Amino acid sequence: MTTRFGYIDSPIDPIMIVSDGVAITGIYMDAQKYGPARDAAWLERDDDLIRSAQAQFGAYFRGELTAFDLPLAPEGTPFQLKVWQALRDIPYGETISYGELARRVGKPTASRAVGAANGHNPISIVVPCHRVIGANGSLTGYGGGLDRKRTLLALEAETLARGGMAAGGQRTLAFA
Amino acid sequence: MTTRFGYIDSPIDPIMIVSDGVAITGIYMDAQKYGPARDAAWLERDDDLIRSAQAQFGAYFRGELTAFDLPLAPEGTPFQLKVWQALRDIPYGETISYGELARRVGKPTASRAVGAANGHNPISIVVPCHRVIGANGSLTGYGGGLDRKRTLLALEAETLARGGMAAGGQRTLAFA
DNA sequence: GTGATGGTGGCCGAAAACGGCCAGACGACC
DNA sequence: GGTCGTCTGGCCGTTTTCGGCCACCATCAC
Repeated sequence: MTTRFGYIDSPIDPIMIVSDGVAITGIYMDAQKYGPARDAAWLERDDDLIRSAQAQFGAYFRGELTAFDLPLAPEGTPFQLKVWQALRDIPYGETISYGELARRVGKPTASRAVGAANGHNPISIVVPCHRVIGANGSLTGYGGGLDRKRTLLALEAETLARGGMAAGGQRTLAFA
Repeated sequence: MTTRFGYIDSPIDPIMIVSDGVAITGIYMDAQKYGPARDAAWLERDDDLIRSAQAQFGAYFRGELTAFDLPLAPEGTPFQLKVWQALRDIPYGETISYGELARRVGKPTASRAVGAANGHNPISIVVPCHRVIGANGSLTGYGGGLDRKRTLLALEAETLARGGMAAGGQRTLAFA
């Protein structure tokens, strides 16, 4: 089972998609912290999965898609996997705090550890680590840089607004 | 249950004995690495246990005692406790290597970890961490200083020799 | 040859350092 | 009185660092 990868054009610079043929194992932005440990054996080649991801990302950035449908297979510690799973339950356009996320994984006092796990999320955007912010409303950090975090949140907020607030969740933040 | 302590006169400078009233929890030599974390609540006062230890140590240093009989209650991680237990099975006057000790606790490749645990032994002499030496015969280290390690081993060797080799174990080292 | 020496890489548990945090306390300031 | 900042202490999983080692190989002197 060889590893393959391709790129996505996007408003926030090219994004790399990595697939093991069965599921997406990584999605990395340019110059991302904790980026991929690229192996010489990886092939830059298309793949049904990669093509599907490219199409969905196109729609996402046009504001026409609010929920990805892709098989994912991130690798991490049990704790990290639990955190990343919890991330996937945050609805499009909503934000929660690190502390709230900690509560959702059953470790109410582990907000810092949750922050670290969040930062190591290997599947950007699809696993929406950008929807987690500080308890006081500040963005606090993002592997791909705060600018991109702000951009993504603005895109989601605007899409919701344009679509008539279809999702109806409270929006907890005004993006400056 | 208050903690008490007293001192032993010895050829290797005063030694501190700590008791919790039920068992010995520590025996420390002067200026020992990882020495006791002394608490202000400790009382410098006699104790049946402490008096008994003092008497046994007197006999030990005179070469009249080869096996201590004292209740012990060291505190440590599960791994450390296992190592310290294994130490107590090394007969008077014999020496083994760190690697051999590692094998005896069921972790044949953990010789370094065993060395560390050995070094943190809180009950000097009674738990005979001084009987563990390098695989090549060098003494390698001792919390109380190599000189004292050498002294203790020499004492035990000489006692055995004087007593007609009663214990009969092979002596693996000549002390320079 | 043979033995002594020295560097290297790998071993393993414990302790320390390191974050994409957060609640509470305190001043400074309108 | 609010209400921002900043600071402090405590939180917790992961990563890194650190030894009381040891087998292996290379080198060097005899």
